[in-house]
Amino acid sequence: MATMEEIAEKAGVSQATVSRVINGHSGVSERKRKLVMEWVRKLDYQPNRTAQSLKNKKSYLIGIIIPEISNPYFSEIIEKVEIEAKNQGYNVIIANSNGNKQTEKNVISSMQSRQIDGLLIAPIDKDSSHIKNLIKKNVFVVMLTQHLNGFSSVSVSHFNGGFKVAEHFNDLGHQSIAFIGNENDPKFKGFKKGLSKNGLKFDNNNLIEVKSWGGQMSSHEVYNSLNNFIKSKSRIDITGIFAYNDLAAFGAMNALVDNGLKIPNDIAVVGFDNTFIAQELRPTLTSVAQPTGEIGRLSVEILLKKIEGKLVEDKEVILESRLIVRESTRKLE
Amino acid sequence: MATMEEIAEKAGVSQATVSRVINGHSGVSERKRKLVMEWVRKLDYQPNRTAQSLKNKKSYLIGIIIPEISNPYFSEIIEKVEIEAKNQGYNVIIANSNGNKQTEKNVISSMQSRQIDGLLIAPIDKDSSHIKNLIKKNVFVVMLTQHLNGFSSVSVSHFNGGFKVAEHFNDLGHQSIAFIGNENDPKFKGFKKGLSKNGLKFDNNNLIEVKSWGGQMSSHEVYNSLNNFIKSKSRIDITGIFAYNDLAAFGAMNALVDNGLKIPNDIAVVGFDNTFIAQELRPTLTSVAQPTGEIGRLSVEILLKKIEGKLVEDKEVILESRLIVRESTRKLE
DNA sequence: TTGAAAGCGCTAACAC
DNA sequence: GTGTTAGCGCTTTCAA
Repeated sequence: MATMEEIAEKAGVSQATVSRVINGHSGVSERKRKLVMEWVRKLDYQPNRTAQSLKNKKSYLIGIIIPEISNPYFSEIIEKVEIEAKNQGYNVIIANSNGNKQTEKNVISSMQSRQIDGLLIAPIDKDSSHIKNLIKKNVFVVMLTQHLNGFSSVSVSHFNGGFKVAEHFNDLGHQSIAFIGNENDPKFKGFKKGLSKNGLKFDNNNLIEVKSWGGQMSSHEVYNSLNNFIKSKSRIDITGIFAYNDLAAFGAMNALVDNGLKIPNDIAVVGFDNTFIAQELRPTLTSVAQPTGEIGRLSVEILLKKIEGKLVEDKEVILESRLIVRESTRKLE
Repeated sequence: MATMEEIAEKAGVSQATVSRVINGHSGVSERKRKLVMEWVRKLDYQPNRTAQSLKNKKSYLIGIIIPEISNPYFSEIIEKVEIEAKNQGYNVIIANSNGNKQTEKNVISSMQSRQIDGLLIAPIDKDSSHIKNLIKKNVFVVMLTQHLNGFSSVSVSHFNGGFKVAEHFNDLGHQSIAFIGNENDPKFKGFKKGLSKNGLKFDNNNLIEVKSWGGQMSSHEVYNSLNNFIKSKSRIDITGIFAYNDLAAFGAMNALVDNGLKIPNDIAVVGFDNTFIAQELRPTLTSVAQPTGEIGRLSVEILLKKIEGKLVEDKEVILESRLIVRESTRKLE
């Protein structure tokens, strides 16, 4: 790759003049400017960003660290992050933490070594010491999906999402609804809150726990759990099911159908995340949408503002989820 | 961030000595080595990779450019690429080309400016001039999903995949099978070849074309196309359907069910890509699996070998797909 | 075993 | 307007 020095030599000017032309500084004669540009074209000159970074102490590079790139939820966010960053003249370095804290710690180090200007991270455990240390180190960070004091963050309230599901069920006249998922999931808490607001109480017998966390492979597990749940009952007394994500809802729907139950007539089903699966299922699935595009776009926007000194204080953005009503829920007759 | 200069000052040695210690070079007294290491720890020294890159003309950075990060097929590859690269001490810069040639050209430039050591690219159009130019520029490239002379590549033979589907249908006694997808798709060509090997000829009336290419949103389109196809027939004379990907198969299955056709009893269905959807559908979907993990791992392996001079010639790797047989296909009675 | 110094490609302050 | 120069943080050669 050509350097400014080479251009300078060819054009018979100093390297500083080449720099001035490249960077569009004023105070260069039209003649020399033309001459330099000509050689820039001829030699297909590309500025060396590494040298620029070193000199300017600014890399125009941001890092993003998430547990699992292949998770559709994250890959959608990454996609938007990259697009937004590119628009603002930044490149993005990506890394999987693989749900492993040591790996997470290592990639953080690695990115710092690369002189990234800022970091987007969906931490495995926001209380890890290597996460908290970032505050002291004065690294610009926007946290995804979680919040911790001392950081900016962009997240979606799962609690509110769960709350909305409860309201929806209530609007439709449902009173006895099962939850499939983890007891500590905020969306479950929001769901219970929503029920109680309407004078209902969640029956703990209707909590169908699944062990593994969110991964794509849990649909079968959900199938089995719900299957057992149904078989254990002499009589089905629930009229609705709220599943912790779309895939779980998918598994649940299969279990229901296999047990001769019609959706939504016998049992209504609601999912979470509103992945593309939701609109492809039969019946189509009512689900809570998380605005992944917004998460990606906003997190970059905030990060760049911090980097560029346009934002000093930390910002905690909590985006609203939206309930997308489809065929899998209907008014109770 | 601390620099070698600072460490040197604290430890009372020269900066060159610090460098020697950091890089584990011999010829430093044990006393100074200890002293330096102590300050390295105290100041939490991290080498500045930007400065190293500039000096060494080696960035330990590779780029990956694909059309759409959020496409599960690509995000799986990216995940494996990042993991493999990380294991070998490389970081990865990612970019969406968004199916836009100009964007692709820009991000290639941008990555070259960053002094990446090598590039992984799933090109929009391998015949674009900016792609071909990479050969002249002596950039190390491994092409994904396609091959072009002058480059190394890792891909999966869709032709063979289609061929296998034909064989499978043949084994099950099917003779009249529809294809949903694009006429020029290699998997369709392989499919026809497989049929003809068994003395069958594909009936062009059974080609159900869909315009848009592969995106996640095409399932409805497929639904409509197949629906029209079925409605236009007085009598269904096909016994099987081969869809260009799992999502298309999904749409097809919905259309079949809505038209009162049973899968696989009335019509068998085969998909492509073996995404997680395949095993979640009811009935579970027979599909052609592409080894995304292998693609990611191998492409990095080849790229790094080229970068490190361990491989001189270009390498074209064509991985085999595998037919995963599930419930959506059965022997014709 | 150690330090001084050159230089990677660039920006910018300073001189003329 | 233009060139010279210092210096970003590092590696490596050369001398001592």
